[in-house]
Amino acid sequence: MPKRKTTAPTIVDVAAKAGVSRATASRALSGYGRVNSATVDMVKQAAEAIGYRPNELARAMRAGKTKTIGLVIIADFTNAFFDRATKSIVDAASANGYQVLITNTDEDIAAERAAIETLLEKQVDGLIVVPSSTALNDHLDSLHRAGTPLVLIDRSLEGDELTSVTTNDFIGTSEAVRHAAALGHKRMAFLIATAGIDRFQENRPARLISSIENRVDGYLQGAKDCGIKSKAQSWLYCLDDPKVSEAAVAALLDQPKPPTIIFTSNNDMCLAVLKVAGNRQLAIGRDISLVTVDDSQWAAAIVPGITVVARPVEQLGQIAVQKLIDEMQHPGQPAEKIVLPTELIARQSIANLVLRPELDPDFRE
Amino acid sequence: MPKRKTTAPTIVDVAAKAGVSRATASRALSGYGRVNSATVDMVKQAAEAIGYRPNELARAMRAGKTKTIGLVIIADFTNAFFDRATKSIVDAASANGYQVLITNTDEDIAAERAAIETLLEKQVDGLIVVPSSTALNDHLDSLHRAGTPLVLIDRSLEGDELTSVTTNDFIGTSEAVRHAAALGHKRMAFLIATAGIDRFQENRPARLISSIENRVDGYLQGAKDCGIKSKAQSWLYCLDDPKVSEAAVAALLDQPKPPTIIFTSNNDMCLAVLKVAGNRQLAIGRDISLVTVDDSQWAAAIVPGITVVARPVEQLGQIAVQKLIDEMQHPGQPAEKIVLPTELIARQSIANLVLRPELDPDFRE
DNA sequence: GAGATGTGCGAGAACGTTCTCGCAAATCTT
DNA sequence: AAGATTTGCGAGAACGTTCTCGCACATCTC
Repeated sequence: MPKRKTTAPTIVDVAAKAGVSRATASRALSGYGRVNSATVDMVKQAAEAIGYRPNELARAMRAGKTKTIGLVIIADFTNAFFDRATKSIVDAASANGYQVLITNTDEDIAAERAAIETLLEKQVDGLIVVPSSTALNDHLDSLHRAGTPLVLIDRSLEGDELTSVTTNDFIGTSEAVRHAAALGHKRMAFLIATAGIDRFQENRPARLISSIENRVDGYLQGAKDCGIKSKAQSWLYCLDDPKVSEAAVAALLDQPKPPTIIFTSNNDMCLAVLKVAGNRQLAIGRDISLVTVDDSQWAAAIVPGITVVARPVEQLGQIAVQKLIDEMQHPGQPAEKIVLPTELIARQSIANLVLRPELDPDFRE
Repeated sequence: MPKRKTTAPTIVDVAAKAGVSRATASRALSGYGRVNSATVDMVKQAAEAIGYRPNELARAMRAGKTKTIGLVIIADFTNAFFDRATKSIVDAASANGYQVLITNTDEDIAAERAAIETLLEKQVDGLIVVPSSTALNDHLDSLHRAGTPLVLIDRSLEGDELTSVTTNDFIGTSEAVRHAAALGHKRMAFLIATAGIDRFQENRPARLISSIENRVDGYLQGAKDCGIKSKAQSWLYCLDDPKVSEAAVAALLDQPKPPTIIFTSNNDMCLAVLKVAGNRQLAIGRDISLVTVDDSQWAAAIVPGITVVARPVEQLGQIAVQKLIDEMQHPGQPAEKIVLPTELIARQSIANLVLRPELDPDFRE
């Protein structure tokens, strides 16, 4: 009876089978150093015969590289950032021979710190992070100082020397405002998804994450460019929660002079508008107009199609991986803040008040 | 000038700093064996002082466990399976002290094999797999025979002894058909997303993945239960591609006796119906009715809300992780085929032809 | 045909942990 | 107070690789 090995075959088993030393077997399989080509064939056959699978752990231990990158991300579905970014990062990494260890922080800074710590213990070669907070980023800074390859995505951090890949949401939203103004809209509202506040409020929170900040500033700039009077603008910072955001939409619509168009900072807020408008029998693109940041397949398919500021999320993920690999292979690259352009995709969710002035309640006055 | 260490501190650095041996430092930090409590404090302080971070690679090497699970999944966004499943798996794993290595196969069997091979080389403790194909699963079988903990999700495989977690799509779709019949629908069509076919076709492909097979069979069973004449049913197996699926929807609507309701097997197909209906100025829930498998936030928010067969994807992910951890910690568990119930969520996308018979073109005849 | 060069391969160390074993000192027994 | 037990700790092996070094033998050179 042949002895049954319970553990997986190692390179010593291959070496024994082929009748060579550990070192020669390694050379034959990994293709370095000097080996007789006949020996190479023998060893490869032996490896095949016993079902040898190299242990990447041991290899990584020796090499000091795991060929693994860590992804620290916020798993929100509705905005299709998580899934699109994750897929593009996984695919781009895989194409370069890297695997991805993924962790979710749910926008919690303590979870983010813990996740990074765990990933570093697992010896990832580099990190791609969606930072949860604008403040409290000493952990990211010290990571960078320690020389850990690191790329931020979606959000950048102020005044530091970290590489980031983001989208130009400032230009995106200001374009959207100009587009709406060109269609005759004069009273506008902005509904802004905001983490870490109670329900919804008009006051600008002390700290906004960079992407949201850019969207707000872009909106204000656009309104200013178009000469929208400040009394004709309203905005609401709102917790990213279905019930709260629906209440916020209701509050916007219940103003004495309600807006003719609502801008939303993400798809969660957009869906809240759709829902409340539906409940009130208000038709999108006629009774109330709507534009949001982030494209999606449903925004294109429904009637009316939703006009959106589209962000190149796949491209963002690919560039992040490429920059990270650059830094891992040639440490000491200068920090870069890469900003990708957005695209305004006009559909039918914004009423044309120039062609159809009767849709504007002010028209009767 | 103090010598600058360029590499990360290891446990020998801690030991040196604390003036003890490697073994004692390890015991103090990991809390096993006999150590003086005063020594423990000293060692912990030393570790803290030099910023020691344990190398999980070395630990895993020694222990033979990486505390990592591999996820082999198909990254499709629209159906919100990828993101919901991934998040729930990552979170459940994390709660149990496991990290997740993720790979995307894009429904390609060769990519699936390669991904599994890579994950095994990285010494994952177990695998969660969405199998790409019903046939050609020798690699999964041999994995199982080799004792690798393995759980299948979303799709099961026929006649084997692999643990799987799926949803009861047969009951889900048959319920949906009965619901539609109760609302007076007699002419129905089913649009079925199918991998590996050319464009769209009526003939049932030789091999369907289990989830799709269950949906088709559930549809047929429901129609039979309600006495829907087979001449009043139509179905189309369709490649999961926007243009092709829109053409398929057009083909269904252009039949001499078009259906009053279209069932779609996933959200991609559902969006195709929305789009074509929009182009043709057909109002959903009045001119054409619609029901799909898989709920989503937009399906609930738009007007009319889309009636759906909702699947408990988060629960599915959690159970898969739990089963996998069971098997990893106590090998030799019997294989289980867990089937979770679906839920029919009625909204407004199905016209009530009983109350409003004038909406049925047949009414005039 | 003797030194110079080249080829193929094995021995052993190293990566950073954990854990078994054994030894000395301290504490407990009666 | 002398043996028995407990306590604390260090030496060294092991996990599975890769890689440096050196040795023996074959081939070249003039």
